[in-house]
Amino acid sequence: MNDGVASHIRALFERHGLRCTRQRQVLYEALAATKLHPTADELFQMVKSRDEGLSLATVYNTLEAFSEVGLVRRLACAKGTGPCRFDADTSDHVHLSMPDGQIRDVPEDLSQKLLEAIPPSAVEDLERRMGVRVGGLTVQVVAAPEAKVER
Amino acid sequence: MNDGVASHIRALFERHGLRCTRQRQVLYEALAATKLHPTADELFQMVKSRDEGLSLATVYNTLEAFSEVGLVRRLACAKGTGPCRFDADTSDHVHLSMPDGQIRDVPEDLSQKLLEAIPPSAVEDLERRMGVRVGGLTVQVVAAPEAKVER
DNA sequence: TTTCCTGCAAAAGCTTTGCAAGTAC
DNA sequence: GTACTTGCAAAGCTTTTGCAGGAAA
Repeated sequence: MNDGVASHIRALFERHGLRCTRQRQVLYEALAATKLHPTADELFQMVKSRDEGLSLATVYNTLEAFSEVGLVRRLACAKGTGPCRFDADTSDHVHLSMPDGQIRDVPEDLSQKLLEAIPPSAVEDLERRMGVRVGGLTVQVVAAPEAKVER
Repeated sequence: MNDGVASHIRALFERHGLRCTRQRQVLYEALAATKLHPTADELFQMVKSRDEGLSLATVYNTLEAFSEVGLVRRLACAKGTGPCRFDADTSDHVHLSMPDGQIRDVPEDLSQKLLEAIPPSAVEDLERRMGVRVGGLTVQVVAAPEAKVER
């Protein structure tokens, strides 16, 4: 029983070597549909009305499985402490971290402007000199905690 | 009793409105002396031989106090989960996150090359359009988890 | 002397894990 | 049928907190 399903999700999972379970579908759909970069628990709250009996542990396990195959991205919150957040948009884009721990997407054009500015030569230098392969580059803008009055 | 102390630390604390206690001195010195970006617990292990009776809770409280006044920086590890790390170097510089959770500094010249590439106009745009004041911009390079063989 | 800091222990918050039952393939 | 997933509960790890005693200013 798993047939009335948006078949692109099934295909997506298959392509990543993931079995297609009801819980995974619901969770992936919910995560892909929101721009809120929810925490595991927030996502759990969002879907538990739609899937009685779903367990928070499954949410964690599922998000871990998704992250492992690159289907979603784990976002560290800038504060360093607190729960981590998840994003089904795995394309390169810049995040804005709010003082309260929320994360927002920076608009596409600005995001691109920031990412394109990174000189590839510097990244190559870095790989050579530090003896690593660069898997990704994260640019995170941190909003100032002060009230947003003009100073 | 707090007089045989490197007076620059005392002055540093005073300038930031922090009382100068033995524990804070020891912790700040240890953090400033290492390039390892330790977690709270690692720092605790590093100093507890030098300060019997020091409590891990105090390490946390102290690092929190330091962070609040900008004396140290909290680093989120790129994995999203796991303990956070601390850095007494608050100047703008780029970090390299290793797959095992460690964090290394990117050499000064490369770091600068990356940071200088960020167009200030994009940041200003972002402030205007998202209605926030940008408190900081974090560039984090994530090393690929694969073995560092040449491909 | 007033206020803040420390240590301890306990609690809280986030995430992972063991296991038996269930499901996908 | 086999291997993987789920739900539950329990454990694990990281961080915070309450409080009484102690130290800094």
